[in-house]
Amino acid sequence: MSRPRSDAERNRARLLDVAVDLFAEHGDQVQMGEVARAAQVGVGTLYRHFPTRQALVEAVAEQRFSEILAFAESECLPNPDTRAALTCFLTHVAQMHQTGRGLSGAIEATFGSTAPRGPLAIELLAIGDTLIRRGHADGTVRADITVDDLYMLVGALAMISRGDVGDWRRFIDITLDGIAPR
Amino acid sequence: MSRPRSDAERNRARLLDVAVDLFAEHGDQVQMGEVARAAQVGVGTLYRHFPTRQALVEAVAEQRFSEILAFAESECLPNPDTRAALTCFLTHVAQMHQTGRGLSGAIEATFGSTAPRGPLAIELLAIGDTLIRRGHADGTVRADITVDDLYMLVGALAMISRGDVGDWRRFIDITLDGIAPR
DNA sequence: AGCTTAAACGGAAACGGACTCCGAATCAGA
DNA sequence: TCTGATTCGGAGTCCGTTTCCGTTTAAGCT
Repeated sequence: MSRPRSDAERNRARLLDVAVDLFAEHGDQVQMGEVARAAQVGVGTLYRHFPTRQALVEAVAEQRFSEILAFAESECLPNPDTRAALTCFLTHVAQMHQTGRGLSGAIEATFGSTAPRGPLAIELLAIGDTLIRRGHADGTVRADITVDDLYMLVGALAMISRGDVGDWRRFIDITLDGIAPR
Repeated sequence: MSRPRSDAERNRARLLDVAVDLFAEHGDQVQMGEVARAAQVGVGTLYRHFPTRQALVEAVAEQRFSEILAFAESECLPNPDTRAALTCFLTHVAQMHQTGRGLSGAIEATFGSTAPRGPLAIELLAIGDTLIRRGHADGTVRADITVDDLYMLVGALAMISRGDVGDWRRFIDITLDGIAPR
């Protein structure tokens, strides 16, 4: 268990960087070769760091989760109006999907799998939990609604905003009405 | 523009039949070769009838849409309680996705594309429209909700019930609350 | 600094699956 | 029954992912 070689670490970082950009721009139909070329690296190197296409996609998703997390913490949570905070959060998720389709496949992979959730996902859950609890307290959210419900809605929102299946702003409004007390 | 040869017609039907079953059982990762083999036909024949994988998937989806349609007309519409009718409809869609994952890719393809909607899809829209209107009339559905909203929810439901992203029954309840008047 | 070697690199080739092509087989009208 | 247009079949092409292995390089040791 020794430290990885420094060039390896740099290459990994550059690959991820480039992949995030490419996925954001061209959706997740980007080819492995392109990523390698853009990072000025052989395919072999790419595969050393991300043993499979899926792995790369997931790493990109992880990256973007962390962006969502940061945004939610700094921009949404502080808002004292819980409904507004939830809207802020969900809107950000949707926008992040509309630009940069690359995430969506991974969302599916992450939400759809029973795989052990990464630390980032756990933090995300924590934020959701905070929002839901606040909602319980101030009457924005019905008592029987849980974080799991929220993340089910997030998953749905992700799909919708990816595929132009209607207007996701309406989806947000409708579902927030749906979890509000009657 | 002459009638297709009878053997061609038979082959086409058998291919579609087999494809429906295979997709239902193994999800949409079934290979073209498998479908051809299962139908006792060469790949060439398969490609004659369905010029692309996507075309086959869509044809399968069309098939299943028609099942949904039939069920909705005979089992859901007659229910005088509009909310129950909507629940019936949405539940059926979800169940159809849970078993037989094959549909979901196609749902995405159909809902996500701006392609001209087939006649079946139009009929489905009509049913949705009927339900929404009834809801407007009897106070189950808020006045500003449209069929488009309903089908956005159907799309979302499809994704959710495919991927085990939470409990779709709750999703149905939440969204029906969301489109109800305050 | 030079030596050593485990680790990382690169990219040619293997692999896998969708799709094409065209000679062989088959249907249906005269 | 003959004929030729239509359909069939499946070997082959294409293209993207993944593997393999000889070459290169960072970094610890002397």
